[in-house]
Parts: sequence; C-alpha cells; structure tokens
Amino acid sequence: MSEISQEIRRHSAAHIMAAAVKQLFPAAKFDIGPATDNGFYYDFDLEHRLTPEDLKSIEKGMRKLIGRKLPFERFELGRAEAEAKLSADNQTFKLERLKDVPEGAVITFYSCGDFCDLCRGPHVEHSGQIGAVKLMSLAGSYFRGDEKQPMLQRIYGVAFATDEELDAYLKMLEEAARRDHRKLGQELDLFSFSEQVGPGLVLWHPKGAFIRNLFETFWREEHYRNGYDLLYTPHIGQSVLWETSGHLDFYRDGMYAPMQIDEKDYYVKPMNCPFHIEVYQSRLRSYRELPLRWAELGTVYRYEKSGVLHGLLRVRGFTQDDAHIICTPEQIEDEIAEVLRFSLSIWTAFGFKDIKPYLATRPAKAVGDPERWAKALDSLRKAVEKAGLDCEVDEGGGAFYGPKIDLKVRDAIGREWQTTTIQFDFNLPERFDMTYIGDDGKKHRPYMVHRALFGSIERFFGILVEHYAGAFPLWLAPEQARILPVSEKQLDYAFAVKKELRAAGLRVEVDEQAAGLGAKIKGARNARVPYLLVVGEKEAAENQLGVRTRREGELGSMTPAALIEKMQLEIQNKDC
RNA sequence: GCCAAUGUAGCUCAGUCGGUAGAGCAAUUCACUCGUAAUGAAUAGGUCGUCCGUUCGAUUCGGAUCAUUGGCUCCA
Repeated sequence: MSEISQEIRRHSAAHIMAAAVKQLFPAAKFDIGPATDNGFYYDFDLEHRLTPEDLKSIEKGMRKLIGRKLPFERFELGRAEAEAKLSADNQTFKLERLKDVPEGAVITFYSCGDFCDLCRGPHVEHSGQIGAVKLMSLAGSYFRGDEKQPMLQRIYGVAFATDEELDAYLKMLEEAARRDHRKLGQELDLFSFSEQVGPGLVLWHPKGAFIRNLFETFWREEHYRNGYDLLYTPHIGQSVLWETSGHLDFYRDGMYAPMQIDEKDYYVKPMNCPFHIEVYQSRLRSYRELPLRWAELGTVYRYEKSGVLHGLLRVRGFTQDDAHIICTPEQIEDEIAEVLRFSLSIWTAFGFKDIKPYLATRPAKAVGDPERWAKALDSLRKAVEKAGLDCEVDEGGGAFYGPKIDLKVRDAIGREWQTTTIQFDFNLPERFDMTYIGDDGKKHRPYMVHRALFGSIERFFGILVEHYAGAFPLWLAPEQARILPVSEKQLDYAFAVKKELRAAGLRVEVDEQAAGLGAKIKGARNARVPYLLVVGEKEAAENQLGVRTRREGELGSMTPAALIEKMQLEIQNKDC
C-alpha cells in the first residue's frame, strides 16, 4: 500500500470527513475538500456552528468509516444528470463548482458509503487505506476564497500513512509551540505589545533591543564591506510624493491616514523607495557613478488588517532592511548575481543553510517594456544558476511592476519562511522620470531593483527566536556568561572575575541571589545564558572557574584567561 | 475586514448554577551560607479586558467594544 501517494490518501480522508459530517448533519452543504501539506480540509455550509466537541464526534465517525474499509467507487454522469443529482441534494456550492468543469470534459463522482461527491479524484481503493487521521481546527473561509462570497465553515485535519508518522508530526507541532517567539519573547523579556500603544506596534525590551542592535551592526558592516552605501530618510512625506509614486492610487488602504501641517497632507511612509529615488533625483546622474547601491534600515508603517497581525511576523510598524540598486542595462546581470550571493552569505552566517529561491514572472497586467522584462528575468535566472541553486518558477506570479526572486529559508525544525525578496521595478523609474546621462551624452532610463534581505527586522527577529529556540549563539546572546557563586563568601571573587571578563569585552553578570547553586543553575538555564561559571571555595582559592556551557555541558576548571580566549574565539567565528 | 474561540494577580491557571475571588511560580522581607535544574518561613499583590443593560445585587446573564488566538482574505 506504500505506493499510494500522501496526496491521494489525504484527499480521500477529506471525503471520509465529509461523510462523517453528513452523518451528523444531514443538511450540510458541501464545497470542496482538497489535500494540504500535512493533511486536508473540507468546507461546509451548515446552520449549526461547529464546536470542538463536534470535531471529536466527527473524528470518531471518521475512524469508524475508516475501520469499515468502505470502497471508493467512481462513476461518470452527463452534465444534465449531474446537475439534477446535485439539485436534488440541494448542493448549491457543488452546482457552482460544476460550472467550472469545462464543456465536454468527463464529469466524475466518487462515492464512499453513503457519501457521494462531485470530484475528479483519484482516490484510494477503500477507506482502510487512509491511515492515521486527526482533526486539528475549525476555521472560517470564504467560498472560492473571495471575501465577497459567503463564509463557510472549514475543518482542518492531518493524515499520515501510519500512527508513527502522525505522532512525529504532532511532536513537531509541540516543538514549534515550545519555540513560539511570542511565548519566548515574554519569557526571555525580549519584547512586548501594549494596548495603550496599539496593535502591531512592537516595544523592544533591553535584551531584545540588544540582540537587534548586534545584528543590525553586523548588517551595516556587511553592507559597507559589500559595496553598499547607507541612507537615512524621513518617516513622513507630503502627498505629492505619494501621488507621483502611485501609492495614493493603489495602496491608500494600506497607509495610515495623513496629518495636516501648514495646509499640506503628510503621510507616514509605508515604503522607503520614493525617498531613495528623491536622493537619486537630487542632482544629475552620470553612467560613471552607476551602479548605486543604497541601503537603509527604514522604519515603515502599514495599516494591516486587524485579523492578519501575528506576533513579530506580521506587524503594523516595522523596519525594512531595504536597499535599492540603480544601474545600467549592462550592469544588471552582475548586480543581480551579486545581490543573490550576498543574501545567501548573510543567511549562512545565522545558521540557515537550506535556502530555496522562487522566481516569479510577468503577470497578465504589467507595466514596462517587455524587452526589459525579458532581460530582467534572464538576469534573475542566471543569478540562480550561478549560485548553484534550483528554483521554482511561479509563472505570472510577479508584481505588475517587475519580476522577482523570493528566498525561503528552512529553520532548525524544518519550517520554511519567506524572507528575502529581490524585485525589479519598471514602474517607479517611469513615474519619477529617473534618468542618467550615458556615454553618448543622452538620457537613459536606469534599472531599479528593490531588495530586502531579512524582509523586516521584526520578522527576522521572530524567525531567529524560533530558529534558535531562544538560545541565541554566543555572539548574539545579550548575557554571554553568568557567574554563580556557591555562597556569598565567594562574592568578592565573583565580582573580580566579572571585572576581568568585562574588560575583555564579554557580557557577564553575577547571580547575587541568596539561593542554592541548583536554583542559580536553573535560573541561568532558563535565561538561555550560554556560559555558566561556578565559583566556590576551591575556585576562589586557585583563581579558577567551574565552566559549564549550553553547547558542551560541564568542562571542568579553567582560568579566567583561558575562558576569555575560548569565548572570544567562539564569538569571532559566530558559531551557531 | 470576515468566521470562530478566548480575556480572572507580573506569569501559568482554578473558581463563582448571580451574593465583589483562589493556587503554584515570580516579587518583597527575614532566616539559612549552601557544589551543578527549585532552602524554608512570612508578607504583599486583582474595579475578574472596557463600557452599557437586566437585577435588590453582575466577575458570573445579555449587548456592544477593545485586544489576543486559530483560520480566510490581504501582503500593489
């Protein structure tokens, strides 16, 4: 049975769930029930509001149906017959779906037990082949994913070939919950939100701010080293700027309402691009000064719909690690390859090794010269090739203003995150009439590429917390070592060691609590401090430290000088 | 924004079939001076998210609202 694909098994599980729902709620109207990455869902319309208790009953019903090894039977109907059948059952959503089946195509139904469904299949032979299932959650979802359509009730489930695989998946979910950056952010005192401040607006606490500052410094240094210049631009700009950029026409709903100053409307920026363009426009540009690579940690505000906010991963105020590359057509290929190489090198530094590019091409509605599109796409393809990566292509998935590459990185527990984006823009250079003087003395339109490497600092920080499970590597740890005196008698020695380590540039604290060593160790471990330095009578007498690290466990005694050397090496290497 | 759920001490949670609440951890104080994941005792801490209504009386019931959570839509 192992040849049956997960997808077929999961799709069949969706049918079985629908069958179980029909048993409990005969009046249910059905929409569709496809397979998902780890399971399946099915959308229903029914009077009754489903509750978690219903989920249990439905799951029980499914188990029974699976146990009975009911055969899946396929049969074909003509259009008129199919319509008659669905009308008789009052399956209005199915009737809508039937309209999607092209004229002349075979209309197939699958039945399993008492449940019969319009479906193109394929399915397992009988319900016993479905395997292990578990219903996970209830949700609302729009018919056809369109917010103007009625909202249906959706049940999500997971399905695996065996109980062991299901258990492993549930364990992974537990692990993900354990790493949840919102939970760790509170536990480790990294950041918070305040109802007084507003939803989606992050307050960075000292430790979180410290880590942020460290990787922002790293980011700046790497940018200078790799040929970028840094900019600072204002947080607000007049309406004329956003009229020129087109944001007021296309993106107004995503912007915070304007404030009026001296009878002019000022908008808080949702993007940095227009400001970078204004820097470009501040004087005449020659081909001799291209390429320009301008980066900024630019804080933007976007009015995200209330329902989409999610911890640090989706917020309303965030800092983009933005850059714009402005260059000539001759330079574009090298520039793109370089952006991709640089992006990969940064991700590697944080211990992300599995990185996958996704290429998005020209959509039906697009602006800009098709020849430029082709050249841009070609440069993106070549860059991916040069980096030795495979990429997935999303045909027509680009923005109206240009093609793009997005990178997805896989974290320590195998989850994929969309982060880096490298996007061509054929829109803004036109709107702002950006030009440079070429070697022919004439004006030319430059290429412009937007690039955000982390995406946003907030989002990246959230991903980092989950990637490291809160245990930041030594170079990023806000507190790198904690000295744990066995009793108060060793406090003087502890402070002397602290002074010595601090002088060497290490971030060290002394645990002054009047508590047992066990309690101090527990406290330091909970705070994810990488190095624990135990000092008792013996160590104080011999100028030693009892070293215990998060990575290597107990290392025995070491002099402060030896410890400094060890820690500095680890920091220098940015070991993850 | 839409569907659903949740909101009780700093944190995690219990509880009140309507008579203004309780635990553990954390905090504070005191004692203990301790050798690798929780020393003991005492103290303090809550307008039961907010507003409106029903009621003699609301943390509990109803409505609205805000926030959060899981999804949907969105992320030109």
